[in-house]
Amino acid sequence: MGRQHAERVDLAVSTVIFALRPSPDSDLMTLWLPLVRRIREPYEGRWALPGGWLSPEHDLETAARATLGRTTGLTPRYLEQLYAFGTLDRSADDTRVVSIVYWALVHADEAAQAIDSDNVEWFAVDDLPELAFDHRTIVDYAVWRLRTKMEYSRIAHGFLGETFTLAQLRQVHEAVRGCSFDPANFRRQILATGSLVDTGEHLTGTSHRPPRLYRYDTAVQPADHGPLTPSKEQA
Amino acid sequence: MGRQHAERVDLAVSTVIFALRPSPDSDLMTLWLPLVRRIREPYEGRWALPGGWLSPEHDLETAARATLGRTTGLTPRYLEQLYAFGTLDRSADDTRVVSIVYWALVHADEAAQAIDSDNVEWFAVDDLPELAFDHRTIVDYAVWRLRTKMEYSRIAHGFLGETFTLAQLRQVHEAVRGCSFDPANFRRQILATGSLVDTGEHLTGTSHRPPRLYRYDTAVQPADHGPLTPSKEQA
DNA sequence: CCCCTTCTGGTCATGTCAACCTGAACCCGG
DNA sequence: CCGGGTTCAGGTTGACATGACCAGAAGGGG
Repeated sequence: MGRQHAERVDLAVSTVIFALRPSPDSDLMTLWLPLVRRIREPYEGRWALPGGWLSPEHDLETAARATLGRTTGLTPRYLEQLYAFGTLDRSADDTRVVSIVYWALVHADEAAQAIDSDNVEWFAVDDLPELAFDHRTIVDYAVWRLRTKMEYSRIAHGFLGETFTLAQLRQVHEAVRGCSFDPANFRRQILATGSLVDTGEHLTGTSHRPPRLYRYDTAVQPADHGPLTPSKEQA
Repeated sequence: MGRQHAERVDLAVSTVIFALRPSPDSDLMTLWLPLVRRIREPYEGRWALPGGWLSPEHDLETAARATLGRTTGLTPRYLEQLYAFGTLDRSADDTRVVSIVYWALVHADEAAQAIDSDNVEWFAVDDLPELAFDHRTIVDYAVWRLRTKMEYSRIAHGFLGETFTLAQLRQVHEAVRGCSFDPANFRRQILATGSLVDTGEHLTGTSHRPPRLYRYDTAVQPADHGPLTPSKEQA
C-alpha cells in the first residue's frame, strides 16, 4: 500500500477568489479574481491561482482561508470546496501534485481596498491571461459552479454588505448570470423565498423614489451543503 | 512552504459504491453499499469504506476504479468525485490523512453476483453498522448527493441495463428518492426530456400488458459536470 | 371467457413564471 | 413652487409546467 516509487504525491491547496467590480469600459459590474505571478519554475512568470502546500497541522479550509488572507488581506464571505485535481500530467515537470481547490466570495468594496502588491493582480474573468498548469480549467469550473449555484442558492449574499436594496441584489445576479431580470419579477421571487428581512429603513440620496433596505435572514443557511455544514465537516 | 513537522500528510482515495438490491423484509428495492472490515489499528474490526493510499503513478479516478474492482469485481456505470475530507482529527491516531472520496453506481444484477468475500460485505444504507473514522459522515453525504442528483440529472441510468421499461426506471427513482410516483405523470416527464429512445420492442412474459423497452440516448450526457467532462479532467 | 393487472394516453384544476401595466415617491430644473 | 424624469412597488394576464385523476388497451390466469 505504501509508495513504490521514489517520488511522492504532494498536496497543495489553492483558492479561486471572486469579487464583483465595475468593468473598466462599461459601468456594469463584472466578475474579477486575483492571480499571483509565479517566481519559480515551472511556469515562471506566468499567472497562477493563489495557493500553497498543505502542512500537516493545518485544516484544508484553514489553509484556503490563510491563502486568501495572504494574497488579498480579506476574509471570505463565503467559502466552499470546489474539487480535487489530480491528473498525472498537471505539473509539467516530473513531480506529482494533487491540488484541492476552494472557491470564495469576497465583499465588493472591501475588494476595492484590497492589497494590489507586486505579484498579486486582479483580472476580469472574461479577460484572463494565460495561466500556469491546468489553472484555466479550474477557473472555468469555478465560474460554472458560481453561476450554477447562484440559480438555486442564496450566495449572492457574499458579494454584498449587511444591508442592501433589491436593485443591488439584482445587479449581482445579473453580473454573475450574465443576463438582465425584470425588477418586478425578481422582487417577487426573492421575497417569496423568505430569506430577506425588511429593515424598515430606506436608502436616501438617490434621484428617485428611495428603495427599501433589506437584510439577510441569518437563520437561513446561505447554501445547501447537505449533511456537510459549512466551515465544519462535523467530524 | 515545506512540511515543518516530522509528520506528513498521507493521501487516500476511497469510494462509496451504490447498488440497488431487493430489501430482505419487503420486496421493494433499496440502496446497498459494500464495506470492508479493517484488519489493522486504528478501528480494527470495524467496517470502513473501501479505499487505499494514492500511489504517485495512479490517477485519482484510476485509483477509485481500482478500489472498486478490487472489492466488488465490478466496473462502475457511473463514477464521480464526491469530496476531499481533511480535518485534523479524522484519523484518531497521530497521523494526518486526507481522503479524496468518489462515489459510484453499479449494475443491480451484476452486484448480485459480486464477490462477497471474507472481509467485504454489502449493507443496506438504512441499516449500517458503526463505521470507522468519519466514514458515516461521508456515507451520509454521498447518499444526499445521490438523492439530490437523481432529481435533476439522469444518473438512474447507472442502476439499469441497456434496455429497460419505464416501470423499472420509475422503481429506481422511487427507491432512491424514497417516495412513489404516479406512473402516468412519470412517463410524461421522462419522455419530455427527450433522453429516452423507444426500441420498438416489448418485454413479454408478464401477467399484464407488455411494456415497451426503452434505451438511453447516448448522445446526451448522463450528468452535467460543467467544464469537467466525466472520466477526463481535460487537463 | 371473465377478471385482474399494468401499460398508455388523455383531461382538468392548480401553481408557477415571464411579460406587461400602473400608481407611488423622491430629486431636480425651471 | 411645480412639473418632468426616474426608479420603486404592487397588481394583472396569459403561457406553461405540475399533480391528481380517469379510461381504454393489452396481456396472463383462473
